[in-house]
Amino acid sequence: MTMDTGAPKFRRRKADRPAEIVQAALSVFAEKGFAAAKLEDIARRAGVSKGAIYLYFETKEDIFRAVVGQAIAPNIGAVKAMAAAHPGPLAGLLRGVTAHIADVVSHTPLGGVLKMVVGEARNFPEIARVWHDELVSQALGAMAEAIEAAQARGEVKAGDPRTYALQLISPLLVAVLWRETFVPVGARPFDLPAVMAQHIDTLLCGLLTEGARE
Amino acid sequence: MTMDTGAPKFRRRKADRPAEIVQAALSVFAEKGFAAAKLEDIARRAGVSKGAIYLYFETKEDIFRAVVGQAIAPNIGAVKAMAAAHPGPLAGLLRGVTAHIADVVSHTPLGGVLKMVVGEARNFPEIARVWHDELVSQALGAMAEAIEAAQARGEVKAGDPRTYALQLISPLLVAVLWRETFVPVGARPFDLPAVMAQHIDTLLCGLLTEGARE
DNA sequence: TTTTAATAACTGACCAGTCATTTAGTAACA
DNA sequence: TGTTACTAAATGACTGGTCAGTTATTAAAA
Repeated sequence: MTMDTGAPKFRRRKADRPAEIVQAALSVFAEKGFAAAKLEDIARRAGVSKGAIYLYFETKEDIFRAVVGQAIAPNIGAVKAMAAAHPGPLAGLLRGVTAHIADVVSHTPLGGVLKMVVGEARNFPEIARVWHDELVSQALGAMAEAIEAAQARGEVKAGDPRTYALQLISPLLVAVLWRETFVPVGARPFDLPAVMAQHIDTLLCGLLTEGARE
Repeated sequence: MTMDTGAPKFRRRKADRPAEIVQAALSVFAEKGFAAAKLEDIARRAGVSKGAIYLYFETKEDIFRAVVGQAIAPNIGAVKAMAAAHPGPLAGLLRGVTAHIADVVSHTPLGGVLKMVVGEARNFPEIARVWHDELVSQALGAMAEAIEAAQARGEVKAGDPRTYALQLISPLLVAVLWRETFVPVGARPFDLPAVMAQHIDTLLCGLLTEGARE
């Protein structure tokens, strides 16, 4: 009955390691970018030696792919599903979708991953392609379709629906990049829910007062 | 009179070198990111040996700072000046400012630089700070002030003017990042002028048809 | 005892930055 | 005009450090 006073030097937890490593890698990649991220740092944050990483991943690129891929999976189809669930007036759908995205982006590291995808797109074109084909383009397309349907119902003005979808989500994305880029150096942050509430009001009803309409 | 048949191996052009190197560096940095960019590549694109770079710059970071700094200077104050030049109704100012930014972003590498600033902000906080303090925050502030003035005139609805400014420029930024990130892997591009024309119409007059207003 | 998760020391490639050498330009002189 | 002497721009082989990936070894589990 030797009391185990100190933490054991090793602990064998094969099943949990990959997820732990991916999570640690995410934080380091998001902070430094792919090239400047050191495997030693990732290992340290995962509470593991560098060698152990190579029991679960082939290369550094492999880890990067796992990080970016993991951030896609749970979001695929979410916007499509919401569009299907809101057949009624557009306003409800817009509020639902933006609230959902704002929530995801606030409570998960999706913002950091987005920054990585943008920053490393030229070095990893296949990652940019997967993100576009499976996530971004799908979500944008689903929104555009919903808007087009609303146009067919006579609810929404004429105009390019894909552009309307872009207008809708842009402030959200920029606010996230703002948070990642400028807030750490002292910029005033934006409050995501407040921004989106005002944005949707503006989109639906316009910026001008009744009197100032031409 | 010996005819000079081949290109000379060296050419001495001290005055032009720094600008040439900065331009070459911009294209390499924008493509690869700071860490993955090789000085050999920058040198090759500048038509110079690696050693020559060190006649004009101290370190790789120095070149990076020059690249990012160079992209700020000509834009400082532009938005402020436009705001001062448009005392009239807001619509004119919005069109002017967005057209100007769209033009700059289309015909200069500012988009690539923006991507770099976002991607390397954590590694070079002082660069992010300079960009924020001297360019981004100034421009946003100038727009917010103009909008606030319009609110005081009763021209614009109540609401946070800084958020309104964010709403205004976001689609522009996202469209640029879209171009840099997803268009190279096959995404449908956005037409900047068209996007901004529709965006301003939507902001001013709303997305909904008269009948669909609540 | 056998198996395998995990380590830590190690290796080899790569690359920022240096420096001895080469070449172009220039001016003084014949 | 051609020759020589000098300055400075430019080169490219080299170096030292860093880091992705490997391996010999150790310790926990079965």
